[in-house]
Amino acid sequence: MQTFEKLRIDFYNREDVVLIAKELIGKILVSRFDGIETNGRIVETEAYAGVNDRASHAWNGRRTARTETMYGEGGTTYVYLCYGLHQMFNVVTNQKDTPHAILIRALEPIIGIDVMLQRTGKSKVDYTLTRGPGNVAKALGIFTHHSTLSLLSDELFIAKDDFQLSPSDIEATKRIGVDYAGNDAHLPYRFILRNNPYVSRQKK
DNA sequence: ATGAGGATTCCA
DNA sequence: GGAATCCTCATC
Repeated sequence: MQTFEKLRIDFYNREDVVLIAKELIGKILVSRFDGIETNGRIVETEAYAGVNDRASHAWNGRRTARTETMYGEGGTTYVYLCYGLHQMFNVVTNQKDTPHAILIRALEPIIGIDVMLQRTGKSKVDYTLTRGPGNVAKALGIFTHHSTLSLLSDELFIAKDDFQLSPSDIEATKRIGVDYAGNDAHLPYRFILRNNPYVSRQKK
């Protein structure tokens, strides 16, 4: 019998955001806005490790209206606008006052592909449908007004199923687009499902 | 009040 | 390689 189980608060509340980012590979991200379900398997994530991580919006304790949700409880969302047009969907982890977050960078779409096509304005299904963080949010209908939402809700959550993967199926690399972060730009905080065609390409 | 820049994407 | 596009945040 196929299992499909929503992840609970104790998955998100843990201290090691890098481990959680790794464990999110293979899980299923589900949105059910207005009763319309879309979902996909997570194949690429990036950990942002809070106040000591130069690449994080919370680096050095930076705390603003936009990033406030990262300082809240784990198991919530942080969604922000990038370049004025792309919604970036993040999972907030750890406890209150520890601003850890994980950017979901790519999915392998499973349910609701026709809806994803409508939302993204694409005319045909290809690997770019849910490749890259901007496309992930667009395909699942996630916008900045969904920031601070609980991932224990029925509208937006992450689930595990029977999907099996071995440790060697997951590869760690440096994060994308964080060259401004000095030495922290080289940290192996990006995780991908090896050889999955939906994974975005590492820039050189 | 102002302006620089961004955890990106798409097209030429 | 370059534009799109606009909010956020540090600084003035």
